Amino acid sequence: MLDIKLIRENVDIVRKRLASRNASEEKFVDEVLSLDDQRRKLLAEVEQLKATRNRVSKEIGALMGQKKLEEAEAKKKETRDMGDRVAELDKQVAEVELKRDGILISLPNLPHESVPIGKSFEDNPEIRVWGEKPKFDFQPKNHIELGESLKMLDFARATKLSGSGFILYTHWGAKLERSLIQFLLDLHTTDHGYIEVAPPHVVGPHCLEGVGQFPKFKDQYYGVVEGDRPDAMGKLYLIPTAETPVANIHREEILSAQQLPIRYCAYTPCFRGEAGAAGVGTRGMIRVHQFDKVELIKIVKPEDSYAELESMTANAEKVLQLLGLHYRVLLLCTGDMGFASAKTYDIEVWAPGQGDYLEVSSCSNCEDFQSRRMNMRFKTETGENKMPHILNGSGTALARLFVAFVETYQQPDGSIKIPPILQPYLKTDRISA
RNA sequence: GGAGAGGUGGCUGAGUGGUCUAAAGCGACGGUUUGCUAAACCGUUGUACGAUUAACAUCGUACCGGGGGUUCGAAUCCCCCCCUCUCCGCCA
Repeated sequence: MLDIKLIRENVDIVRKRLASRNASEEKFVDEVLSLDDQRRKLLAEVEQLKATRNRVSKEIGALMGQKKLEEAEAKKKETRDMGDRVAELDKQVAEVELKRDGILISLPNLPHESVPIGKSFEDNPEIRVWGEKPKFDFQPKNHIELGESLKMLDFARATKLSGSGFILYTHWGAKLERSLIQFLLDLHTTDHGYIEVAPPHVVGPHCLEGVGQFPKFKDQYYGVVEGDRPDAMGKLYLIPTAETPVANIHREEILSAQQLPIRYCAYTPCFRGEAGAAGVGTRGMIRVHQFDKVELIKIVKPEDSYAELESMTANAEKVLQLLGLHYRVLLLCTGDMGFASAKTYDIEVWAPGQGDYLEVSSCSNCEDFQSRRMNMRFKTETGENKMPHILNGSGTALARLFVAFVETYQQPDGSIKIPPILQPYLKTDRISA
């Protein structure tokens, strides 16, 4: 959520930056300002009225104490209809406030000034490339062929269980998935200094609103209903990412400056409705309704957040470097960024069987956009309450990492070679039929 | 799921319609004293919104789990919801 004071004081900048997002939200800025103006006028009026009422009520109390009942009655009459007027104005304030905040909460974050202006993914500059595309002296298979021939993935039976868009890992497939998860958690907790947390996989709507997934993208998420009770709809949702519960851990808290930075790392499954994406390129495990992910979350002081974004991105890249997978890093342009983000790097890993790069990580600095929605603050050394900056990054998404991994390490005989770094987890150097 | 008890400031805890719109204690911070520490004493000690102001600041309003109601006036009375604890039932 944007700071209403920022909008009041820098209308032109806000309007211009919103416009650069290619989402035409800037037209709501004037409406917000007009509602905000109304609210302040009403507030001034009702508060003055309340001040008078409080004063007279106190006088009545004093008179009652002195047993001057007639004088007290007279004063009561005087203020009797003041209550109605106060109630009326209170109602108006609440209505205007609701409208104002309804718009505010639907406005995306402002892009950071270092973010290039652009319309779509085609305008995202490539920041750096690591490694190179592996060469094969045979026709490389894709992960679907490999997964089925090595009995690591069973797409037909997954569909039988849950419909399209779900994965059934079997035998070495399940072990590889689990090994990758554990490798990632060990790396980030041991080498990169993150604290591991294991959050609920189901959260209330306030958590989705806190990170900016609600109210704009409601149809993307799975709701959970307890038993056969449609009336319970809207109370709980399956998490689309660990960011949702983990970023909300300290919501409505005032942290101390000494606690920052907080760096959390969490493995969870992620559930996504992917409404509107069905039917296009959905075969395999590149776009699915459920996938595993190890997520990184940071809560930091504002002055540190851009340095922390760089190190978080480096932490995610380290995963691919250690696994020996070729990747590139893109800086998302203004038109391609997520709702809550002020600056985002995407990391795309090369998948030989696809002949394409796959997004396995997205590292974003949301600045104070989320902390304001969550009312998360920290007390500075000078005793002032400020909103911390919140960052999130995949470290990394698993299903696509799995794809790139098996496609990169496939051998001419159809087996998969396991690089030394994963061997202690998988307890083998090769997966074969 | 059933029954009961609760939810008050950083913490403990008093407060069942008005007289400072939260007593007292603890903790924390500042000061006095002190060779240093401790003790003692004195003082300070929340959050948000708004108005005035160049600013320091001053004033106002709201907040006692959340929301609604009664009243001139609600932490206090009434209604709904949420959460915690104890016991019972069910259960991985």
